[in-house]
Amino acid sequence: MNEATDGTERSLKLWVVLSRAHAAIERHAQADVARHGLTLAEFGVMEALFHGGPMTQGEVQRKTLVTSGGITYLVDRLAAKGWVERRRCDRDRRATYAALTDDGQAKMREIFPRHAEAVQHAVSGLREEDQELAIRLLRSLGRHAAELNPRGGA
Amino acid sequence: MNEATDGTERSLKLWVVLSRAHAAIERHAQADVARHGLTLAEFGVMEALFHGGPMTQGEVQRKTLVTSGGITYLVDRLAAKGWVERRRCDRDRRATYAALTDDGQAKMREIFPRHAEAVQHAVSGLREEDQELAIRLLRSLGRHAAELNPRGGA
DNA sequence: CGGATATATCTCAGTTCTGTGATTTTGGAA
DNA sequence: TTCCAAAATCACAGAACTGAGATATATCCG
Repeated sequence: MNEATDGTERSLKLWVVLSRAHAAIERHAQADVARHGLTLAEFGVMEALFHGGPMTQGEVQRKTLVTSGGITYLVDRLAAKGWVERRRCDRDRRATYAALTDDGQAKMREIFPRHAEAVQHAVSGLREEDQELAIRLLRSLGRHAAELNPRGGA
Repeated sequence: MNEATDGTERSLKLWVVLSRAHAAIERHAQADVARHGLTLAEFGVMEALFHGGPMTQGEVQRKTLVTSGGITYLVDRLAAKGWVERRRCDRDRRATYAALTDDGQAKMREIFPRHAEAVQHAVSGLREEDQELAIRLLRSLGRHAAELNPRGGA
């Protein structure tokens, strides 16, 4: 077993444990938002607008990593539920703002704290310091992979 | 900003960077298997059979974290491509084995090394020691989250 | 101005699964 | 044996997007 093989195996192992950790935590997050009739992608849009205020759909797309067709679909669905609305953008008439309605704001104020608790519970397998460490490592890992990726940015 | 809030924010941050790192690396892995006309889920089934030998579809399901309906779909597709076949299971006649065909074996021997390289490249943002560290942290994180999860195991 | 190119969104067919429920078989209890 | 819960798979409907192309603006360059 030479060094290159070891490096390959370590890389594959890292990819596997990353996938499994992601899947396990995603199930918790998903189960939480499902109680309110939301998918994780829908919640992601709501959360972006909740914390970032009204923004163009393109900006929502960059924050949520969904395709343009997906944003149209998600905003349509959330608009049908009365939680998000489109507003025209006078500055650039190609663009459309998405914004939370009053109902959407109220809904997020209601469900966000519980969602945060669910996530906190899901990641409680690591102590505080290890969480900080994991954040630094994952940030590095993600940034580097995104830069290597033509679609990912940079 | 009290301690509980800090803990919540750290948890959410961890979930965000985990999601982004996962998505960024997944794109690399996906781009690689797509060159051979495979989805990541299909590749996951092939890989399980490549490294684990013939096994029941239920065992494949446990390894790949796909639903039972998904396994049927994936094995159907791979069988249509001639890379996987179903075999009857005499020990338990409710079950069906899935196994790589000779073509499937050859295909995996051809594409697996390159796939491993692609993953290695994607995770090269971390040095060896940090990869080892990340593996330990993510294993802990994933295991704990899976145990908390009614669907996840334990 | 006119044309070329880039950007923001939408449309829509198609892909990839998920989730529920039916079917078949097993193994144990009555 | 006969019944019954549990287990493995399959069938089917449909959810949740993706990706390519269409449309409407915007911007830049002669």
